[in-house]
Amino acid sequence: MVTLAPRLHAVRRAGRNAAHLADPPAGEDPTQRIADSITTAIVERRLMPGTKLAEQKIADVFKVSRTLVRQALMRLSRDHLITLEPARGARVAEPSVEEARQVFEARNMLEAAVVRLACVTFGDAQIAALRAHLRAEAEASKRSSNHTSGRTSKRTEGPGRTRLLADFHVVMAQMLGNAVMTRMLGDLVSRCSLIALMYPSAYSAEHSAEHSAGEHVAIVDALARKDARAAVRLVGTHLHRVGRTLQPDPRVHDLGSALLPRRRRQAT
Amino acid sequence: MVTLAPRLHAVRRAGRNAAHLADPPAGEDPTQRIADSITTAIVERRLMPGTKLAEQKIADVFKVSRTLVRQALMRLSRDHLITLEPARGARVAEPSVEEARQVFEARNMLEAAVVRLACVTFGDAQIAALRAHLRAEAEASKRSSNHTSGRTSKRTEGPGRTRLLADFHVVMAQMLGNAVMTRMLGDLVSRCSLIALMYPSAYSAEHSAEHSAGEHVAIVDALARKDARAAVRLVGTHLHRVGRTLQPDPRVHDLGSALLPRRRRQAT
DNA sequence: GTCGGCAAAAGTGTATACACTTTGTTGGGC
DNA sequence: GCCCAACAAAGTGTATACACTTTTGCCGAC
Repeated sequence: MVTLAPRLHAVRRAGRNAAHLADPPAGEDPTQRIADSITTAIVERRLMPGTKLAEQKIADVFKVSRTLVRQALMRLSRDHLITLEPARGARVAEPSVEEARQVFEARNMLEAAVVRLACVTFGDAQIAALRAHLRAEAEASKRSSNHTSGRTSKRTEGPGRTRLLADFHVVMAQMLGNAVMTRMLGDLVSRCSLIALMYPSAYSAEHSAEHSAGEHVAIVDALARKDARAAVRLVGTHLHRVGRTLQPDPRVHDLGSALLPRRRRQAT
Repeated sequence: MVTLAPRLHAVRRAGRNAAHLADPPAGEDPTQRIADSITTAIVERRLMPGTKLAEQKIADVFKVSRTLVRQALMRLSRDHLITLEPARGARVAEPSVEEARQVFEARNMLEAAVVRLACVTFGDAQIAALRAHLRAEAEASKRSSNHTSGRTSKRTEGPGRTRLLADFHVVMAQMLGNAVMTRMLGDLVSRCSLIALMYPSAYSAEHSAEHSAGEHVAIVDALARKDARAAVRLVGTHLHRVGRTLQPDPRVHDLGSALLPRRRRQAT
Protein backbone atom coordinates (compact mmCIF):
# COMPACT_ATOMS: atom_id res chain seq x y z
CA MET A 1 0.00 0.00 0.00
CA VAL A 2 2.83 2.30 0.77
CA THR A 3 4.39 1.66 -2.62
CA LEU A 4 1.04 2.09 -4.26
CA ALA A 5 0.53 5.46 -2.65
CA PRO A 6 3.94 6.82 -1.66
CA ARG A 7 2.49 10.24 -1.16
CA LEU A 8 -1.22 10.24 -0.52
CA HIS A 9 -2.83 13.60 -0.36
CA ALA A 10 -2.42 15.63 2.75
CA VAL A 11 -5.83 15.64 4.30
CA ARG A 12 -6.26 11.97 3.86
CA ARG A 13 -3.05 11.43 5.75
CA ALA A 14 -4.24 13.86 8.35
CA GLY A 15 -7.49 12.01 8.68
CA ARG A 16 -5.66 8.80 9.27
CA ASN A 17 -3.60 10.38 11.98
CA ALA A 18 -6.52 12.12 13.60
CA ALA A 19 -8.20 8.77 13.88
CA HIS A 20 -5.22 7.39 15.77
CA LEU A 21 -5.07 10.46 17.97
CA ALA A 22 -2.15 12.88 17.96
CA ASP A 23 0.93 11.46 16.24
CA PRO A 24 1.16 7.69 16.42
CA PRO A 25 4.48 5.89 16.66
CA ALA A 26 4.21 4.77 13.02
CA GLY A 27 7.37 2.74 12.73
CA GLU A 28 7.68 3.73 9.09
CA ASP A 29 9.38 6.65 7.41
CA PRO A 30 10.43 9.17 10.07
CA THR A 31 10.21 12.06 7.61
CA GLN A 32 6.63 11.16 6.83
CA ARG A 33 5.83 10.94 10.51
CA ILE A 34 6.96 14.52 11.00
CA ALA A 35 5.16 15.75 7.92
CA ASP A 36 2.00 13.98 9.04
CA SER A 37 2.13 15.48 12.49
CA ILE A 38 2.55 19.00 11.14
CA THR A 39 -0.22 18.38 8.64
CA THR A 40 -2.50 17.25 11.43
CA ALA A 41 -1.64 20.32 13.45
CA ILE A 42 -2.47 22.59 10.54
CA VAL A 43 -5.71 20.82 9.74
CA GLU A 44 -6.78 20.87 13.37
CA ARG A 45 -6.04 24.57 13.40
CA ARG A 46 -3.44 24.33 16.12
CA LEU A 47 -0.99 25.99 13.73
CA MET A 48 -2.55 29.10 12.26
CA PRO A 49 -1.72 30.37 8.76
CA GLY A 50 1.42 32.49 8.73
CA THR A 51 2.99 30.79 11.73
CA LYS A 52 6.76 30.52 11.44
CA LEU A 53 8.07 26.97 11.42
CA ALA A 54 11.67 27.06 12.63
CA GLU A 55 13.59 23.92 11.81
CA GLN A 56 15.47 23.57 15.08
CA LYS A 57 12.38 23.97 17.22
CA ILE A 58 10.53 21.31 15.28
CA ALA A 59 13.59 19.11 15.45
CA ASP A 60 13.65 19.47 19.24
CA VAL A 61 9.99 18.57 19.50
CA PHE A 62 10.41 15.37 17.54
CA LYS A 63 13.86 14.62 18.97
CA VAL A 64 15.42 14.35 15.52
CA SER A 65 17.95 16.34 13.57
CA ARG A 66 17.17 19.28 11.33
CA THR A 67 17.90 17.07 8.34
CA LEU A 68 14.66 15.15 8.69
CA VAL A 69 12.69 18.27 9.49
CA ARG A 70 13.96 19.91 6.33
CA GLN A 71 12.86 16.96 4.25
CA ALA A 72 9.44 17.03 5.85
CA LEU A 73 9.11 20.76 5.24
CA MET A 74 10.01 20.33 1.60
CA ARG A 75 7.30 17.73 1.21
CA LEU A 76 4.73 19.96 2.90
CA SER A 77 5.77 22.80 0.66
CA ARG A 78 5.14 20.61 -2.34
CA ASP A 79 1.61 19.98 -1.07
CA HIS A 80 1.09 23.71 -0.63
CA LEU A 81 0.56 23.35 3.10
CA ILE A 82 3.45 25.66 3.85
CA THR A 83 5.46 28.23 1.93
CA LEU A 84 9.22 27.97 1.82
CA GLU A 85 11.20 31.14 1.14
CA PRO A 86 14.89 30.86 0.25
CA ALA A 87 16.72 32.02 3.36
CA ARG A 88 13.74 32.96 5.46
CA GLY A 89 12.36 29.61 6.43
CA ALA A 90 8.92 28.03 6.38
CA ARG A 91 5.53 29.40 7.32
CA VAL A 92 2.09 27.86 7.34
CA ALA A 93 0.49 28.70 3.99
CA GLU A 94 -1.96 31.56 3.67
CA PRO A 95 -3.82 30.81 0.46
CA SER A 96 -5.16 33.97 -1.15
CA VAL A 97 -8.65 34.31 -2.49
CA GLU A 98 -7.33 34.27 -6.02
CA GLU A 99 -5.35 31.11 -5.36
CA ALA A 100 -8.42 29.49 -3.84
CA ARG A 101 -10.47 30.41 -6.86
CA GLN A 102 -7.93 28.87 -9.20
CA VAL A 103 -7.73 25.67 -7.21
CA PHE A 104 -11.48 25.26 -7.20
CA GLU A 105 -11.71 26.07 -10.88
CA ALA A 106 -8.98 23.59 -11.75
CA ARG A 107 -10.66 20.93 -9.69
CA ASN A 108 -13.91 21.64 -11.43
CA MET A 109 -12.27 21.15 -14.80
CA LEU A 110 -10.70 17.87 -13.77
CA GLU A 111 -13.87 16.54 -12.26
CA ALA A 112 -15.82 17.42 -15.36
CA ALA A 113 -13.30 15.57 -17.48
CA VAL A 114 -13.53 12.58 -15.16
CA VAL A 115 -17.30 12.26 -15.24
CA ARG A 116 -17.31 12.77 -18.98
CA LEU A 117 -14.99 9.86 -19.45
CA ALA A 118 -16.79 7.87 -16.80
CA CYS A 119 -20.03 8.20 -18.76
CA VAL A 120 -18.37 6.50 -21.67
CA THR A 121 -16.42 3.78 -19.91
CA PHE A 122 -18.32 2.88 -16.76
CA GLY A 123 -20.35 -0.29 -16.77
CA ASP A 124 -22.77 -1.70 -14.23
CA ALA A 125 -19.96 -2.88 -11.99
CA GLN A 126 -18.50 0.60 -11.63
CA ILE A 127 -21.89 2.17 -10.98
CA ALA A 128 -22.57 -0.43 -8.32
CA ALA A 129 -19.24 0.30 -6.66
CA LEU A 130 -20.02 4.00 -6.59
CA ARG A 131 -23.42 3.34 -5.09
CA ALA A 132 -21.71 1.33 -2.38
CA HIS A 133 -19.55 4.31 -1.61
CA LEU A 134 -22.63 6.50 -1.42
CA ARG A 135 -24.16 4.14 1.11
CA ALA A 136 -21.05 4.43 3.22
CA GLU A 137 -21.33 8.20 3.02
CA ALA A 138 -24.94 8.16 4.10
CA GLU A 139 -24.18 5.83 6.97
CA ALA A 140 -21.26 7.90 8.19
CA SER A 141 -23.37 11.03 7.94
CA LYS A 142 -26.17 9.51 9.96
CA ARG A 143 -23.80 8.10 12.53
CA SER A 144 -22.02 11.40 12.96
CA SER A 145 -25.25 13.37 13.28
CA ASN A 146 -26.51 11.02 15.97
CA HIS A 147 -23.71 11.26 18.47
CA THR A 148 -22.35 14.55 17.20
CA SER A 149 -22.79 15.86 20.72
CA GLY A 150 -20.33 13.25 21.90
CA ARG A 151 -16.78 13.64 23.05
CA THR A 152 -15.38 14.89 19.74
CA SER A 153 -16.18 18.50 20.50
CA LYS A 154 -12.83 19.97 19.56
CA ARG A 155 -12.63 18.17 16.23
CA THR A 156 -13.46 20.36 13.28
CA GLU A 157 -16.31 18.09 12.20
CA GLY A 158 -17.37 14.49 12.19
CA PRO A 159 -14.34 12.27 12.12
CA GLY A 160 -14.34 10.36 8.86
CA ARG A 161 -17.33 11.78 7.12
CA THR A 162 -15.66 14.73 5.47
CA ARG A 163 -12.90 12.46 4.35
CA LEU A 164 -15.40 10.06 2.88
CA LEU A 165 -17.12 12.86 1.02
CA ALA A 166 -13.85 14.03 -0.44
CA ASP A 167 -12.85 10.48 -1.32
CA PHE A 168 -15.90 10.08 -3.51
CA HIS A 169 -14.35 12.20 -6.19
CA VAL A 170 -11.03 10.43 -5.97
CA VAL A 171 -12.71 7.04 -6.13
CA MET A 172 -14.38 8.00 -9.38
CA ALA A 173 -11.04 8.88 -10.89
CA GLN A 174 -9.53 5.68 -9.53
CA MET A 175 -12.11 3.58 -11.30
CA LEU A 176 -11.06 5.08 -14.60
CA GLY A 177 -7.83 3.16 -14.11
CA ASN A 178 -5.68 6.23 -14.49
CA ALA A 179 -3.29 6.68 -11.58
CA VAL A 180 -1.89 9.92 -12.97
CA MET A 181 -5.29 11.52 -13.13
CA THR A 182 -6.21 10.13 -9.74
CA ARG A 183 -3.12 11.60 -8.17
CA MET A 184 -3.74 15.03 -9.61
CA LEU A 185 -7.35 15.08 -8.58
CA GLY A 186 -6.44 13.80 -5.13
CA ASP A 187 -3.98 16.63 -4.70
CA LEU A 188 -6.58 19.17 -5.70
CA VAL A 189 -9.22 17.71 -3.44
CA SER A 190 -6.95 17.83 -0.44
CA ARG A 191 -5.91 21.34 -1.31
CA CYS A 192 -9.57 22.33 -1.48
CA SER A 193 -10.16 20.84 1.93
CA LEU A 194 -7.23 22.78 3.30
CA ILE A 195 -8.46 26.02 1.81
CA ALA A 196 -11.90 25.38 3.20
CA LEU A 197 -10.35 24.97 6.61
CA MET A 198 -8.63 28.31 6.31
CA TYR A 199 -11.79 30.10 5.27
CA PRO A 200 -13.95 28.92 8.14
CA SER A 201 -17.33 30.10 6.91
CA ALA A 202 -16.85 28.45 3.53
CA TYR A 203 -18.33 25.25 4.77
CA SER A 204 -21.35 25.88 6.95
CA ALA A 205 -20.38 22.51 8.35
CA GLU A 206 -23.37 20.19 8.53
CA HIS A 207 -25.33 22.00 5.91
CA SER A 208 -22.84 21.79 3.10
CA ALA A 209 -21.99 18.20 3.90
CA GLU A 210 -25.62 17.10 3.60
CA HIS A 211 -25.87 18.83 0.25
CA SER A 212 -22.67 17.23 -0.96
CA ALA A 213 -23.92 13.76 -0.21
CA GLY A 214 -27.12 14.47 -2.06
CA GLU A 215 -25.33 15.83 -5.06
CA HIS A 216 -23.09 12.80 -5.15
CA VAL A 217 -26.18 10.65 -5.51
CA ALA A 218 -27.40 12.83 -8.36
CA ILE A 219 -24.05 12.56 -10.09
CA VAL A 220 -24.03 8.79 -9.92
CA ASP A 221 -27.57 8.72 -11.25
CA ALA A 222 -26.52 10.81 -14.22
CA LEU A 223 -23.60 8.48 -14.78
CA ALA A 224 -25.92 5.49 -14.73
CA ARG A 225 -28.09 7.19 -17.36
CA LYS A 226 -24.94 7.97 -19.34
CA ASP A 227 -26.06 11.57 -19.28
CA ALA A 228 -22.75 13.38 -19.56
CA ARG A 229 -24.25 16.83 -19.82
CA ALA A 230 -26.16 16.45 -16.60
CA ALA A 231 -23.21 14.95 -14.76
CA VAL A 232 -20.89 17.74 -15.79
CA ARG A 233 -23.47 20.34 -14.86
CA LEU A 234 -23.99 18.76 -11.45
CA VAL A 235 -20.28 18.70 -10.72
CA GLY A 236 -19.96 22.26 -11.89
CA THR A 237 -22.75 23.76 -9.84
CA HIS A 238 -21.66 21.86 -6.79
CA LEU A 239 -18.10 23.09 -6.81
CA HIS A 240 -18.96 26.51 -8.09
CA ARG A 241 -21.27 27.08 -5.19
CA VAL A 242 -18.63 26.04 -2.69
CA GLY A 243 -16.03 28.17 -4.42
CA ARG A 244 -18.30 31.18 -4.43
CA THR A 245 -19.11 30.81 -0.78
CA LEU A 246 -15.60 31.62 0.31
CA GLN A 247 -15.31 34.76 -1.75
CA PRO A 248 -16.92 37.29 0.58
CA ASP A 249 -15.56 35.78 3.74
CA PRO A 250 -11.76 35.93 3.54
CA ARG A 251 -11.76 39.68 3.51
CA VAL A 252 -11.97 39.79 7.25
CA HIS A 253 -9.46 37.03 7.62
CA ASP A 254 -6.94 38.74 5.41
CA LEU A 255 -7.57 42.03 7.11
CA GLY A 256 -6.95 40.53 10.49
CA SER A 257 -3.62 39.04 9.59
CA ALA A 258 -2.68 42.01 7.42
CA LEU A 259 -3.06 44.56 10.19
CA LEU A 260 -0.60 42.70 12.37
CA PRO A 261 1.99 42.16 9.67
CA ARG A 262 4.45 39.41 10.48
CA ARG A 263 3.80 39.75 14.19
CA ARG A 264 4.82 36.33 15.31
CA ARG A 265 1.97 34.11 16.36
CA GLN A 266 4.12 31.22 17.41
CA ALA A 267 2.52 28.09 18.74
CA THR A 268 4.06 26.47 21.84
CA MET B 1 10.71 35.48 -13.44
CA VAL B 2 12.16 33.00 -11.06
CA THR B 3 9.49 33.77 -8.51
CA LEU B 4 6.83 33.50 -11.17
CA ALA B 5 7.99 30.08 -12.19
CA PRO B 6 9.89 28.58 -9.27
CA ARG B 7 9.79 25.15 -10.84
CA LEU B 8 9.16 25.22 -14.55
CA HIS B 9 8.65 21.92 -16.19
CA ALA B 10 11.66 19.82 -16.76
CA VAL B 11 12.08 19.84 -20.49
CA ARG B 12 11.74 23.56 -20.66
CA ARG B 13 14.54 23.90 -18.15
CA ALA B 14 16.56 21.43 -20.13
CA GLY B 15 15.94 23.38 -23.27
CA ARG B 16 17.23 26.49 -21.64
CA ASN B 17 20.34 24.70 -20.56
CA ALA B 18 20.90 23.05 -23.88
CA ALA B 19 20.83 26.47 -25.47
CA HIS B 20 23.65 27.57 -23.20
CA LEU B 21 25.53 24.37 -23.83
CA ALA B 22 26.36 21.86 -21.10
CA ASP B 23 25.72 23.22 -17.60
CA PRO B 24 26.10 26.99 -17.32
CA PRO B 25 27.50 28.65 -14.20
CA ALA B 26 24.03 29.89 -13.21
CA GLY B 27 24.88 31.74 -10.05
CA GLU B 28 21.49 30.84 -8.63
CA ASP B 29 20.29 27.90 -6.61
CA PRO B 30 23.01 25.21 -6.58
CA THR B 31 20.47 22.46 -6.10
CA GLN B 32 18.64 23.57 -9.22
CA ARG B 33 21.88 23.70 -11.14
CA ILE B 34 22.52 20.04 -10.36
CA ALA B 35 18.97 19.03 -11.13
CA ASP B 36 19.12 20.90 -14.41
CA SER B 37 22.34 19.26 -15.45
CA ILE B 38 21.01 15.81 -14.75
CA THR B 39 17.79 16.66 -16.56
CA THR B 40 19.77 17.79 -19.57
CA ALA B 41 21.79 14.60 -19.50
CA ILE B 42 18.65 12.49 -19.45
CA VAL B 43 16.95 14.46 -22.20
CA GLU B 44 20.04 14.33 -24.37
CA ARG B 45 20.11 10.58 -23.83
CA ARG B 46 23.51 10.59 -22.20
CA LEU B 47 21.96 8.90 -19.20
CA MET B 48 19.88 5.94 -20.30
CA PRO B 49 16.79 4.76 -18.43
CA GLY B 50 17.66 2.48 -15.55
CA THR B 51 21.07 3.97 -14.95
CA LYS B 52 22.01 4.06 -11.29
CA LEU B 53 22.60 7.54 -9.90
CA ALA B 54 24.88 7.21 -6.88
CA GLU B 55 24.88 10.29 -4.67
CA GLN B 56 28.59 10.40 -3.91
CA LYS B 57 29.61 10.08 -7.55
CA ILE B 58 27.35 12.91 -8.58
CA ALA B 59 28.61 14.94 -5.65
CA ASP B 60 32.18 14.44 -6.81
CA VAL B 61 31.31 15.52 -10.34
CA PHE B 62 29.75 18.77 -9.19
CA LYS B 63 32.21 19.30 -6.35
CA VAL B 64 29.48 19.61 -3.75
CA SER B 65 28.31 17.56 -0.81
CA ARG B 66 25.80 14.76 -0.96
CA THR B 67 23.32 17.04 0.78
CA LEU B 68 22.73 19.10 -2.33
CA VAL B 69 22.70 16.06 -4.56
CA ARG B 70 20.03 14.48 -2.42
CA GLN B 71 17.87 17.57 -2.70
CA ALA B 72 18.31 17.61 -6.46
CA LEU B 73 17.43 13.93 -6.71
CA MET B 74 14.28 14.47 -4.68
CA ARG B 75 13.19 17.21 -7.03
CA LEU B 76 13.87 15.05 -10.07
CA SER B 77 11.92 12.26 -8.48
CA ARG B 78 8.99 14.60 -8.05
CA ASP B 79 9.10 15.35 -11.77
CA HIS B 80 9.16 11.61 -12.53
CA LEU B 81 12.53 11.86 -14.23
CA ILE B 82 14.04 9.39 -11.81
CA THR B 83 12.73 6.80 -9.39
CA LEU B 84 13.82 6.86 -5.78
CA GLU B 85 13.64 3.62 -3.81
CA PRO B 86 13.99 3.72 -0.02
CA ALA B 87 17.43 2.35 0.68
CA ARG B 88 18.41 1.51 -2.87
CA GLY B 89 19.10 4.88 -4.34
CA ALA B 90 18.05 6.64 -7.52
CA ARG B 91 17.77 5.42 -11.11
CA VAL B 92 16.78 7.14 -14.30
CA ALA B 93 13.08 6.50 -14.78
CA GLU B 94 11.86 3.76 -17.10
CA PRO B 95 8.26 4.70 -17.81
CA SER B 96 6.18 1.65 -18.66
CA VAL B 97 3.78 1.52 -21.56
CA GLU B 98 0.88 1.60 -19.16
CA GLU B 99 2.26 4.63 -17.38
CA ALA B 100 2.81 6.35 -20.71
CA ARG B 101 -0.76 5.63 -21.71
CA GLN B 102 -2.09 7.12 -18.50
CA VAL B 103 0.01 10.24 -18.83
CA PHE B 104 -1.17 10.84 -22.37
CA GLU B 105 -4.77 10.15 -21.43
CA ALA B 106 -4.58 12.52 -18.48
CA ARG B 107 -3.05 15.20 -20.63
CA ASN B 108 -5.77 14.69 -23.17
CA MET B 109 -8.41 15.21 -20.51
CA LEU B 110 -6.77 18.39 -19.23
CA GLU B 111 -6.30 19.82 -22.69
CA ALA B 112 -9.91 19.12 -23.55
CA ALA B 113 -11.00 20.92 -20.41
CA VAL B 114 -8.75 23.84 -21.28
CA VAL B 115 -10.03 24.35 -24.81
CA ARG B 116 -13.60 23.96 -23.63
CA LEU B 117 -13.15 26.78 -21.16
CA ALA B 118 -11.13 28.76 -23.67
CA CYS B 119 -14.03 28.64 -26.11
CA VAL B 120 -16.16 30.37 -23.54
CA THR B 121 -13.75 32.94 -22.16
CA PHE B 122 -11.34 33.79 -24.97
CA GLY B 123 -11.83 37.10 -26.75
CA ASP B 124 -10.17 38.52 -29.82
CA ALA B 125 -7.07 39.47 -27.87
CA GLN B 126 -6.45 35.91 -26.73
CA ILE B 127 -7.01 34.50 -30.20
CA ALA B 128 -4.59 37.02 -31.61
CA ALA B 129 -1.97 36.08 -29.03
CA LEU B 130 -2.35 32.42 -29.91
CA ARG B 131 -2.00 33.19 -33.61
CA ALA B 132 1.21 35.03 -32.79
CA HIS B 133 2.50 31.91 -31.12
CA LEU B 134 1.56 29.86 -34.16
CA ARG B 135 3.57 32.22 -36.35
CA ALA B 136 6.57 31.71 -34.09
CA GLU B 137 6.10 27.96 -34.44
CA ALA B 138 5.97 28.14 -38.20
CA GLU B 139 9.02 30.32 -38.33
CA ALA B 140 11.03 28.06 -36.05
CA SER B 141 9.95 25.06 -38.05
CA LYS B 142 11.02 26.63 -41.33
CA ARG B 143 14.30 27.81 -39.90
CA SER B 144 15.11 24.42 -38.45
CA SER B 145 14.23 22.60 -41.70
CA ASN B 146 16.49 24.87 -43.67
CA HIS B 147 19.74 24.34 -41.90
CA THR B 148 18.77 21.09 -40.29
CA SER B 149 21.79 19.59 -41.99
CA GLY B 150 23.90 22.00 -39.99
CA ARG B 151 26.09 21.39 -37.01
CA THR B 152 23.32 20.24 -34.66
CA SER B 153 23.59 16.65 -35.77
CA LYS B 154 23.78 15.12 -32.31
CA ARG B 155 20.79 17.05 -30.96
CA THR B 156 17.63 15.00 -30.91
CA GLU B 157 15.82 17.48 -33.11
CA GLY B 158 15.69 21.16 -33.92
CA PRO B 159 16.74 23.15 -30.90
CA GLY B 160 13.78 25.24 -29.82
CA ARG B 161 11.08 24.01 -32.11
CA THR B 162 9.93 21.05 -30.11
CA ARG B 163 9.90 23.23 -27.07
CA LEU B 164 7.81 25.81 -28.86
CA LEU B 165 5.34 23.17 -29.97
CA ALA B 166 4.98 21.91 -26.44
CA ASP B 167 4.65 25.42 -25.09
CA PHE B 168 1.61 26.04 -27.24
CA HIS B 169 -0.53 23.95 -24.96
CA VAL B 170 0.86 25.56 -21.84
CA VAL B 171 0.33 29.03 -23.27
CA MET B 172 -3.33 28.26 -23.83
CA ALA B 173 -3.72 27.28 -20.20
CA GLN B 174 -1.81 30.35 -19.11
CA MET B 175 -4.22 32.63 -20.90
CA LEU B 176 -7.05 31.19 -18.89
CA GLY B 177 -5.46 32.94 -15.94
CA ASN B 178 -5.27 29.80 -13.87
CA ALA B 179 -1.77 29.14 -12.55
CA VAL B 180 -2.79 25.88 -10.91
CA MET B 181 -4.11 24.44 -14.13
CA THR B 182 -1.13 25.76 -16.04
CA ARG B 183 1.27 24.10 -13.66
CA MET B 184 -0.46 20.75 -13.91
CA LEU B 185 -0.64 20.83 -17.66
CA GLY B 186 2.97 21.95 -17.89
CA ASP B 187 4.03 19.01 -15.78
CA LEU B 188 2.12 16.62 -18.00
CA VAL B 189 3.49 18.13 -21.19
CA SER B 190 7.06 17.81 -20.02
CA ARG B 191 6.38 14.28 -18.88
CA CYS B 192 5.01 13.47 -22.31
CA SER B 193 8.13 14.88 -23.91
CA LEU B 194 10.26 12.75 -21.65
CA ILE B 195 8.29 9.64 -22.46
CA ALA B 196 8.54 10.40 -26.14
CA LEU B 197 12.30 10.59 -25.74
CA MET B 198 12.38 7.19 -24.16
CA TYR B 199 10.30 5.61 -26.89
CA PRO B 200 12.38 6.82 -29.81
CA SER B 201 10.09 5.84 -32.64
CA ALA B 202 7.13 7.54 -31.04
CA TYR B 203 7.92 10.76 -32.74
CA SER B 204 8.95 10.20 -36.33
CA ALA B 205 10.74 13.47 -35.77
CA GLU B 206 9.98 15.92 -38.58
CA HIS B 207 6.79 14.25 -39.60
CA SER B 208 4.99 14.45 -36.32
CA ALA B 209 6.22 17.97 -35.69
CA GLU B 210 4.80 19.25 -38.96
CA HIS B 211 1.49 17.64 -38.16
CA SER B 212 1.46 19.13 -34.69
CA ALA B 213 1.93 22.64 -36.00
CA GLY B 214 -0.88 22.15 -38.46
CA GLU B 215 -3.21 20.81 -35.82
CA HIS B 216 -2.41 23.72 -33.58
CA VAL B 217 -3.64 26.03 -36.31
CA ALA B 218 -6.84 24.03 -36.60
CA ILE B 219 -7.38 24.18 -32.87
CA VAL B 220 -7.02 27.94 -32.77
CA ASP B 221 -9.43 28.24 -35.68
CA ALA B 222 -11.99 26.20 -33.80
CA LEU B 223 -11.45 28.41 -30.76
CA ALA B 224 -12.02 31.50 -32.87
CA ARG B 225 -15.29 30.00 -34.12
CA LYS B 226 -16.17 29.14 -30.52
CA ASP B 227 -16.66 25.60 -31.73
CA ALA B 228 -15.93 23.66 -28.56
CA ARG B 229 -16.84 20.28 -30.02
CA ALA B 230 -14.39 20.65 -32.87
CA ALA B 231 -11.62 21.93 -30.62
CA VAL B 232 -11.97 19.06 -28.19
CA ARG B 233 -12.06 16.57 -31.02
CA LEU B 234 -8.94 18.04 -32.58
CA VAL B 235 -7.04 17.91 -29.31
CA GLY B 236 -8.21 14.37 -28.75
CA THR B 237 -7.24 12.95 -32.11
CA HIS B 238 -3.90 14.71 -32.01
CA LEU B 239 -2.83 13.29 -28.69
CA HIS B 240 -4.48 9.96 -29.20
CA ARG B 241 -2.50 9.43 -32.36
CA VAL B 242 0.75 10.26 -30.65
CA GLY B 243 -0.14 8.06 -27.71
CA ARG B 244 -1.00 5.16 -29.98
CA THR B 245 2.21 5.51 -31.91
CA LEU B 246 4.33 4.47 -28.98
CA GLN B 247 2.34 1.36 -28.14
CA PRO B 248 3.95 -1.11 -30.51
CA ASP B 249 7.41 0.29 -30.21
CA PRO B 250 8.47 -0.08 -26.58
CA ARG B 251 8.33 -3.83 -26.82
CA VAL B 252 11.78 -3.93 -28.31
CA HIS B 253 13.03 -1.33 -25.91
CA ASP B 254 11.72 -3.17 -22.89
CA LEU B 255 13.02 -6.43 -24.25
CA GLY B 256 16.46 -4.99 -24.66
CA SER B 257 16.69 -3.73 -21.13
CA ALA B 258 14.85 -6.74 -19.73
CA LEU B 259 17.29 -9.28 -21.09
CA LEU B 260 20.16 -7.55 -19.36
CA PRO B 261 18.39 -7.04 -16.09
CA ARG B 262 20.06 -4.43 -13.89
CA ARG B 263 23.33 -4.86 -15.71
CA ARG B 264 24.88 -1.55 -14.89
CA ARG B 265 25.08 0.77 -17.84
CA GLN B 266 26.90 3.50 -16.00
CA ALA B 267 27.74 6.71 -17.80
CA THR B 268 31.16 8.35 -17.37
C1' DG C 1 30.01 -27.10 -11.19
C1' DT C 2 26.60 -24.98 -8.62
C1' DC C 3 24.58 -23.26 -4.54
C1' DG C 4 24.72 -21.11 0.11
C1' DG C 5 26.72 -18.19 3.19
C1' DC C 6 30.10 -14.89 4.91
C1' DA C 7 32.76 -10.72 4.63
C1' DA C 8 34.24 -6.58 2.34
C1' DA C 9 32.72 -2.75 -0.38
C1' DA C 10 29.54 0.48 -1.82
C1' DG C 11 25.80 3.36 -0.75
C1' DT C 12 22.05 5.37 1.72
C1' DG C 13 20.01 7.44 6.29
C1' DT C 14 20.66 10.59 9.93
C1' DA C 15 23.18 13.57 13.04
C1' DT C 16 26.24 17.22 13.86
C1' DA C 17 29.29 21.18 12.92
C1' DC C 18 30.19 25.43 10.96
C1' DA C 19 29.59 29.36 7.65
C1' DC C 20 26.65 32.82 6.18
C1' DT C 21 22.25 35.38 5.93
C1' DT C 22 18.50 37.52 8.04
C1' DT C 23 16.46 39.75 11.94
C1' DG C 24 16.11 42.20 16.15
C1' DT C 25 18.36 45.40 19.44
C1' DT C 26 21.16 48.71 21.36
C1' DG C 27 23.81 52.79 21.39
C1' DG C 28 25.47 56.94 19.41
C1' DG C 29 24.83 60.92 16.31
C1' DC C 30 21.91 64.46 14.62
C1' DG D 1 12.97 62.36 19.90
C1' DC D 2 14.16 60.07 15.53
C1' DC D 3 17.22 57.76 12.42
C1' DC D 4 21.05 55.02 11.24
C1' DA D 5 25.03 51.96 12.17
C1' DA D 6 27.06 48.30 14.45
C1' DC D 7 26.41 44.26 17.06
C1' DA D 8 24.10 40.15 18.85
C1' DA D 9 20.72 36.53 18.35
C1' DA D 10 18.30 33.41 15.62
C1' DG D 11 17.95 30.64 11.69
C1' DT D 12 19.01 28.75 7.26
C1' DG D 13 22.58 26.59 3.82
C1' DT D 14 26.08 23.29 3.15
C1' DA D 15 29.66 20.06 4.43
C1' DT D 16 31.20 16.23 6.93
C1' DA D 17 31.04 12.16 9.97
C1' DC D 18 29.22 7.94 11.28
C1' DA D 19 25.67 4.14 11.62
C1' DC D 20 23.22 0.91 9.16
C1' DT D 21 21.56 -1.39 4.91
C1' DT D 22 22.19 -3.34 0.53
C1' DT D 23 25.08 -5.29 -2.82
C1' DT D 24 29.04 -7.77 -4.45
C1' DG D 25 32.74 -10.87 -4.54
C1' DC D 26 34.82 -14.90 -2.55
C1' DC D 27 35.25 -19.28 -0.54
C1' DG D 28 33.87 -23.73 1.02
C1' DA D 29 30.34 -27.47 1.03
C1' DC D 30 27.73 -30.55 -1.44
